[in-house]
Amino acid sequence: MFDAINRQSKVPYYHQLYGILRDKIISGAYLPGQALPTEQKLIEAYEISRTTVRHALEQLVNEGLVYRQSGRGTFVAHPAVEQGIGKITSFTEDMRQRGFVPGTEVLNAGLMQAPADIGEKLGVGPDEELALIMRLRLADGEPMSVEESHLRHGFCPGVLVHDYARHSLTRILEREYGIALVRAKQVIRAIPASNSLARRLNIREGDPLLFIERVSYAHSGEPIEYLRIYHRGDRYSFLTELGR
Amino acid sequence: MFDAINRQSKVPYYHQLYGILRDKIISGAYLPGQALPTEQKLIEAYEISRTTVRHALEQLVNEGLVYRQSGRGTFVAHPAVEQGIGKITSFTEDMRQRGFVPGTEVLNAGLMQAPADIGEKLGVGPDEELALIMRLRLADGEPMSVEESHLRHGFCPGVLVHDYARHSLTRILEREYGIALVRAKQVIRAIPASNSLARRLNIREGDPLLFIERVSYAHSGEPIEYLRIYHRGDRYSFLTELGR
DNA sequence: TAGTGGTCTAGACCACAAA
DNA sequence: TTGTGGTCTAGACCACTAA
Repeated sequence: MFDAINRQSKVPYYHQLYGILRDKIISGAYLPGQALPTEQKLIEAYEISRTTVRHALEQLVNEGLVYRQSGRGTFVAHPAVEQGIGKITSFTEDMRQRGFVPGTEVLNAGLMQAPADIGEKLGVGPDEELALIMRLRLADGEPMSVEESHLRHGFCPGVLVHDYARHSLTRILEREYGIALVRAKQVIRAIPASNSLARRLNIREGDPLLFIERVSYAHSGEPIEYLRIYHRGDRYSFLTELGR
Repeated sequence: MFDAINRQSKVPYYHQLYGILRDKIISGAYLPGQALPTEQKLIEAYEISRTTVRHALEQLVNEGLVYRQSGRGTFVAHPAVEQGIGKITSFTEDMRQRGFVPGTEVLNAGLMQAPADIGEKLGVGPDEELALIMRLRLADGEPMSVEESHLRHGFCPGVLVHDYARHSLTRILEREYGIALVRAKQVIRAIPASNSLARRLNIREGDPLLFIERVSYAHSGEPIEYLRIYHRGDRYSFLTELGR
């Protein structure tokens, strides 16, 4: 049986149990609406304490895989919400998941002083130096979106030397500068394509664009990147989850 | 001092401590980047156990208000992400938060058999009966969006008798049927306005719309509502957060 | 080395749901 | 009445950080 806690592993017991239960739910061993074993049963079956069992179950609740009812039990949630929605995803990953072959062209790259409006969104003064990277994103060779990334250069001096047609900006920030963008806030709008965007995206002026403004934050909550994405409305859609 | 745990209250200790710390962070008593008291200090100050302290801190971490570093301490996150984004909000609340006076006209209401496409999104058979409610939403008296709500009638028989120009659908589902829509998944697109939508929204045909398709789920994960919202692109924007 | 958060245990009392 | 999950305690050992 792999179905036991590995006491030698460095993986915490609660996380092991979480994985075991999650796999059983995903594989269909526990069906939606069905009750999971009670805490007491799990304690006995896996020979771990109640606290540890509850820690594992709590993670499952947070992910929406199960729900608990006081006095009744723990039940498998109906497969409502897919995994991985609402997570920060790179364009490349995103396109692959949608079954497209991703491509990138760098349109522009350089340093600039933060304009007032962007400075405000990043919560920085107008004197701060920003690195601007403009990219055209392709899916199956056809234009999908234009991205304008504004990075606080003080956090990643020299970012511009890399080749962003080939390498992921997110990965470079992590590997070269130890900056993980773990949270982001974004505003989504529908706007008409300007003449210049229409030409770049191979659509007509006035066609609908899905326009996303995103501010991304490091672990500490410090804003690092201000991103503008102009997606072709006829090709792109955005998935989200809501809660509570 | 209100700054202590009320042992008489029915509110759990960990939730009381959570509230105390959250208020101090929001009020600025603890500043971004600053360390919170250590677990040991909190244990002594509030005379509660470490488990309870950790439970409170965990909630703060989940909300992104603080972050913890093993061996270093617990720190106030920079005020990156506002509260309340990504929560399910009624149109009325949403508009009030944006400073508009909300209004509603019912365009249509009736029962129907689920068409194949909607049945698929709700994960139900084509025979299932749906209640359709079409509403025009106004902000400051000017059209903002058209909403088409499809409810599984078996879960809320007789929903259509209520006056949805005056009352919130969400509230009626909760109060009359005990159904809370706690999760939702949505797809957001930018599309051109059709002739009929353009007339209803008082815009021109082809103008960009922010089109949202939302499936909402009850606590158990069962899908209850399929919603289509056509927002005027020039008036509406959608906020989201991303994580990890 | 001292202090921090991360994990884990054993045990207790409670409110709630179902039979 | 019995069993469930929700809360709380006291104590332990560990890995990591910083001085």
